[in-house]
Amino acid sequence: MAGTPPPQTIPEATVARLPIYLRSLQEFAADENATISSGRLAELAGVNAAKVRKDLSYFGSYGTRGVGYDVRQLVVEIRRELGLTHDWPTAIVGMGNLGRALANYAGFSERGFSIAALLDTSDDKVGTVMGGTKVSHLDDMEGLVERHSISIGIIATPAIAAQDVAERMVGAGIESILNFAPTVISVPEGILVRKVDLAVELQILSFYQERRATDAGSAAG
Amino acid sequence: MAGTPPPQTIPEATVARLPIYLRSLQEFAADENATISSGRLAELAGVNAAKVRKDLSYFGSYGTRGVGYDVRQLVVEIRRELGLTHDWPTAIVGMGNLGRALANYAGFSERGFSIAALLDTSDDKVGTVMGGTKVSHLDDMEGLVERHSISIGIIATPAIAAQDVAERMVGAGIESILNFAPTVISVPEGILVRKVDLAVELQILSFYQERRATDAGSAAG
DNA sequence: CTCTGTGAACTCTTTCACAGCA
DNA sequence: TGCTGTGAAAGAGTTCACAGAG
Repeated sequence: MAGTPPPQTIPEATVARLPIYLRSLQEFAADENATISSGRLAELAGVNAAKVRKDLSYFGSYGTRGVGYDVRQLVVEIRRELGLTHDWPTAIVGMGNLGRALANYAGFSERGFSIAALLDTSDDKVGTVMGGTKVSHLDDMEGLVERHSISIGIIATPAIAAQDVAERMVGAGIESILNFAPTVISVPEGILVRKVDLAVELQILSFYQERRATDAGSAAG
Repeated sequence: MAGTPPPQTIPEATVARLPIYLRSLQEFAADENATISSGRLAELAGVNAAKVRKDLSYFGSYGTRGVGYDVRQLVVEIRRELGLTHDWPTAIVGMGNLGRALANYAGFSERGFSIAALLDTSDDKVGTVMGGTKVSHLDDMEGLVERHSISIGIIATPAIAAQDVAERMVGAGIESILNFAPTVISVPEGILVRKVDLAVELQILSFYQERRATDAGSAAG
C-alpha cells in the first residue's frame, strides 16, 4: 500500500528536459509566491503544455488545478531530482581552446558545478592559471579526484587522446564523463558517458538545410 | 515499379546518427576498397548492428550480403545525404570564450563548414583577427551573409543577447541556427534551430550520478 | 470556469529474428 | 556459411482529450 507513489523511473526524455524547465523557472524569476501554468512554462521552455504536465507528474509535483504550479516549490523539486542540492566538483582535461572556454564558462558554477581541477599534459599549460584555477599535470589527476571528491570528468582533448583520458578518469574513480572529443569512447559498465560533438550538430543542420534546397518549392513555413 | 526506392523520409533519429557513422568510417580510414560489416561499424559508432543496418537501409545503401559495405561508397552516400558535398559558410556571433573556441575549432572546417564571418558588438573585439578571420561588427552581418551565401548561423553570445541575434540572423537571410546560448530562442516557422547547452548536459549527468548514490546497492554494472 | 493530472491513442524508435543473396 | 535487408514485435515518447479539483 502507498509504497511507491512517484514511480521510481523518470523517463530519459523527461530527465533531459528538467534542466530546461529549471532554467526557464529561474529566468521567470518570480516574486516570493508566484505560480506558473503548464502553458506558460511550456512556452518558456519551448515545448508543449501536455508534455510539461506529464513530465512534472513523474515526480509527483503538486500543481494546483485552476492555478498552476508554485514556482519556488517547483524549483526546489526539480533541483532535488537533478541532484543539484549540493555542489559537484568537476575536472576538465584538455586546455585547448575548448577547455579554456569551459574553464571560463560562468554557466557551470552558476548551476552548481565547480571546477576543482584543470588538467593537461603540455608543459606550456601546466602551472598556468585559467578561470581562477591552476592547471595541473594529467598525472596528478588521481590525487586531485580523491582530494576534491570529483565524480564528473569533462574531456576536452583532441579525439586521439580521449580514450586514454577516459581510462585514466575511470581509474581515478570518476563515474560520469562528459565527452567533447569527436570520438566514441568505451568505458566499463556502470560509467556514464554523455557526448557533445559540435560538428555533429552542424551536420544535422546541414542535412535539413540541404533537403530544404532540394525539395524545391515545398513550403518551408 | 522501381519508382521511389529510398523512401523520401529518413527518421530524425537516423539523421542524428549519420554524422557518427561518417566519422567512424573516416577513422576506419581503410585502403582503396575496404569493406566494413554492420557489426564493426556499430562497434566504432557505439550503437548496435541492427540499428546500423536499418539506418543505412533508409537511403538504399547497398551492402553486399556475406561481405559488408564498401567503405568508400558508404562515405560518399552519407556525405551526399548530409549535404556535405559542398562547403557550408557559417557565421559565428559572439566572440567570448566559446566563440573564440569555435572560431579556432579545426573540426568545423575538416567537415565542410567554413567560417565566413565572425561577429561581435564590442569595440574591443571588432577588427581583431581570430582563427584567421577578422571580426566584424554585428551590424554588418546582413551584407556578409549575402556576400558569402551564409545559411548557417552560430550563436555564442550570452543568453540575454541570443533572441536579438537570432532575429537579426533571420532578417539577414540565415535559415539554420545552432544556438549555444543557454536560452530558448523563438524563430519564425521554417527556420531550423538546434541547441547545445553545455550546462544542461552536466545536469543530466548529475541526475544519474545522484540517483546512483541514492539507489544504495543497486548494481551500477 | 481554469488548469492540473492522467489514461488511452498514437507515433516514433529500437530490437528481434529470419529469409535470402553472395 | 556470413552478413545484409527488412517485416513484425516490442518499447519509448508524445499528444489527445477529458474528468475533476480549486
